[in-house]
Amino acid sequence: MALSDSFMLATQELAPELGPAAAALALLGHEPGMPIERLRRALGLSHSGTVRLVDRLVAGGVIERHSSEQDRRAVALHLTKSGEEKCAAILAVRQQRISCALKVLDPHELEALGKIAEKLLKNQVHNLDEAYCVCRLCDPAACVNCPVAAALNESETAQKL
Amino acid sequence: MALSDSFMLATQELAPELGPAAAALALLGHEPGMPIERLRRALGLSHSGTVRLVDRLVAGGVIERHSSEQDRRAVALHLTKSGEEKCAAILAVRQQRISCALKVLDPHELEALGKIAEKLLKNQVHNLDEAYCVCRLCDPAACVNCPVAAALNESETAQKL
DNA sequence: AATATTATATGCGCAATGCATACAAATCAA
DNA sequence: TTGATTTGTATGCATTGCGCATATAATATT
Repeated sequence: MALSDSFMLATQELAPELGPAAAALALLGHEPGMPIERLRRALGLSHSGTVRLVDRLVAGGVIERHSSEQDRRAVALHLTKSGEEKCAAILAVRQQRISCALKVLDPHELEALGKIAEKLLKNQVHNLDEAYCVCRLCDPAACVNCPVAAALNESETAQKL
Repeated sequence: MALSDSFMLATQELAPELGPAAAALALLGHEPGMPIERLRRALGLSHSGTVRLVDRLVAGGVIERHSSEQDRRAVALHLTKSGEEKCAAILAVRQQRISCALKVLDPHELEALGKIAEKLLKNQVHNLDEAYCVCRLCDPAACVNCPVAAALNESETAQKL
């Protein structure tokens, strides 16, 4: 138990968040056209905070505000070319840090950790907001058989949302 | 691998940091008399940022600046009565969240996770600063056979810090 | 004794957040 | 349809927390 505590902290240390910007880019790379409100819930910010974050990212030339097709008050956020490059770089660094940390594990341990992680995740995700929250910095290319998506499908079939 | 990514994120979500204040209290609870500079390195803040944090915590009545015995320029930070209560509450909430997240694991998996965590941690800690960094929110009472301390002892005997 | 390093403190500006408010579009009620 | 409620976005305002540069005192080094 105490060891797991420390492990969780260690994993936190491994992902040096420079604020929510990196997560926003990763999320938009994952799901282009996401509206501000969904981004807000995924990042856990206030509304104005999210709008200002989007302002900064637009000013920085990494994302664009498009008008949404389905909802004319909503904004459809998209990565620009430069934003996609940034996003790829963020995911690459992340991947590199993680594999560096995990390289001390032998294949058997890695397998065990994967199983355990899947179990923990499935138990943790109950709705769409929490799913996006967990997937904030996930690399959709690397995340085969995403357990979050699986957990969501289950709860969808079970209780219709 | 992809699952481990998600797992690390999930663990992050579990520990809702309200900024470095909680970690500061936990660290001071762990090692009373700690000077500002060590706190600074453990929290990864700038110096002024740490001083201001200490100011706020002092103003909030949870810690006190004492004068250090060994070094007359240094400050010895101590928790007040109220600070110790806060610290205990923080560690308790943390403990509760973690055990809640881990309760889906069977004893065998818990054991495996512990082993894996220990291995990862030992590999991650190379010096005293990193050790404090990892132990930021650890509960010293719960952390029996702290792998960080063990890793430090090893490197000390090996290369005399 | 003179210099360099270390620990702390503070003035200053900035960046990021939240609250309250406003407005437009969509949904719901009657 | 009309009117009321909810939802998505935007902005003015204040606050907060941070880092940089600088200053001072104590320790370490030479």
